[in-house]
Order: sequence, then structure tokens, then C-alpha cells
Amino acid sequence: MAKRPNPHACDAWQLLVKFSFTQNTQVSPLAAELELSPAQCHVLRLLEPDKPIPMRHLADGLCCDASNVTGLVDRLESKGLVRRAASEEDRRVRVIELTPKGARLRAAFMERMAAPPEGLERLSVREQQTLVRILARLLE
Amino acid sequence: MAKRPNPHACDAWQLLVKFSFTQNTQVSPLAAELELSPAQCHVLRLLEPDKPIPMRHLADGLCCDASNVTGLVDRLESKGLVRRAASEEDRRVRVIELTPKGARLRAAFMERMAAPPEGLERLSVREQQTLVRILARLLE
DNA sequence: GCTCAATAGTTGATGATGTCAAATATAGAG
DNA sequence: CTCTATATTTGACATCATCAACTATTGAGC
Repeated sequence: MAKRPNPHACDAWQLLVKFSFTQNTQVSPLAAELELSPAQCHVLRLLEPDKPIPMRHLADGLCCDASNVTGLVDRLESKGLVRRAASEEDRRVRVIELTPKGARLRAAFMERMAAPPEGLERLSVREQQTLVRILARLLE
Repeated sequence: MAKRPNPHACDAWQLLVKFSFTQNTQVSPLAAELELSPAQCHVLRLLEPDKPIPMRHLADGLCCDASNVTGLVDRLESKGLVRRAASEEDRRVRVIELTPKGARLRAAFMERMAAPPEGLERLSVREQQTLVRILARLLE
């Protein structure tokens, strides 16, 4: 123990946390523009096209109660963005998959999120590469 | 126009976005532990001790409607964590400040958030320094 | 001074998010 | 077959978040 994380790690972490707080507020306007809620965007993000996943996995990915996912999927389903299907192996499980419409909306969302902000462009290419390398290691 | 952001910036951005999504899910359990909601944590984070700020600024910081702040502050006030006070210069404005209890809870929250995850410790000190430098420029 | 548009905050209505406890249905161990 | 565990749903309830409407105050311009 005697944890004592080194100061640079703390600085970096603080900046990352701050970033994620501010970033979080950026999602809302984009979501509104696509007529989605932030939570619905989060679900779409987890649903890769042609990769149906059980509702339980969505709850895990969202770190929320399973019962919450029911309503979330209900609303996405009523918009025609996702579909519930039966699992082959386990009859308790409902797998969720994107509809074509949902896949298109997801792509639009992901593309909009993917546009890097000005600040990032101001970095040198070398710095960008370094950042990529570091973040990749950070996220496994 | 002919935007074409360079690929490294995009990679870095994608990783940052992914990070902020996953990070976001980490706040919920911590908030629950402190008997706060994520939104309330966000408010506390914006309120530095002994620096009262107008409710309008909170709304800006949260990127939400001003009317939302009313309820948020109501609940924090009823927990004894913040206080509404009159502004000196503008009688329309109510400034919000942490109570001692609120300041203590904020400190606890910030400290828990500040603990860097393992991944960060695995980076070399040089990489950590680089990361700090880059992020600092990224966030202004 | 007076008028008028703009701003800060609140309220009420409404829908979305999120938790919990209880229920159903199925799986899997023994 | 019995018993326990898991996946999902439902209903009750608090919170979050938006909008429109309202009050109070400010500040600009006449």
C-alpha cells in the first residue's frame, strides 16, 4: 500500500477527469439535434451494426440497473431504431440489434462525435501520435 | 470546408471520447456511495470553496436549462450542502456557495475522483509528463 | 424621470432516467 | 425433480431535464 501515486499521474488524471466532465456536456446538444437523449446515444454507441447483444450486456455497459434498460430499449424500439430478438441459446435472453435506420443514426452520431475539436488540431502531429499511443495503453 | 482532419487527431479524439464515456459510468457508483446523484456531484465540482457563483453560471457549467438548476440547488440546499445568498451588485442574482459540510463532501468526492487508475501508473514518468502537457493545451 | 427589451430566477407541466422490490420464465446444478 | 441463480419485465417512486409562463430587476435610450 502506501499508495502515494506520483504527482504527474495525478495531474494527468485530473485533466482527464475534467475533460470527461466537460465532454459529457457536449453530448447533450448533439443528442438533442438527433432527437435522442444522452442515454439513448450511449446505447446506440454500444450497439455495433450486425452485432446483437443481450440486454444484460447493455446494462453492464451503461453501469445501470437492468430494469432501466427495458424502458430505454422500449423507447428506441418505438422509434424504430432497434429490435428485440430471441436468443438462440438461452430463452431467457433478448438480444438487441440495430435496425437499418438505427445503424444510420448511429453512424451519424459517431461521425459527429468523431470530429476532433480545434484544440486537437493545434497539436503537432508528433504530439498527436504520442497522445494516441498513451491513451491506447491507458484504455488497454 | 474541405475539413479533412488528420488521422492522428481523429484517433486521439476517438480514444478521448471513448474514455469519457466509460469514465462517465464510473461517476455513478461513487456518487451513490456519497448519497449524491451524478448531477449533484457535477454541481459540487463546479462550486469551489469560498467562491460563490450565480445560478446562471451553474446552468452554463452544466450546459442545462436554468430552471433545472433551481431544483438541483433546492435538493442540495435541503441536504445542507449549499446556501443561496443575495448578490451584492445585482438583486436579480442568487449566488450559491458551499456550506462547510458541502465543502467537506466536495473534497471527499474530488479526492476519490483524483485517484488515478492503474493504467496511468503503468506509464513512464516521461509519458505522464507528456500527457499532462498535451491535455493542458487541449483544455486551454 | 419613463419605457422597454433583456436577464435571473422560479413555477408548473411533462417526459426521460434511474433505483428498488416483486413477479415471471428459463437455466443449470445436484 | 428440486432448488438456486439469472434475464427480463412491471410498478412505485425520486431525480433530471426541457419548455412555456411568470416575477423581479437591470440597463439602454429617450
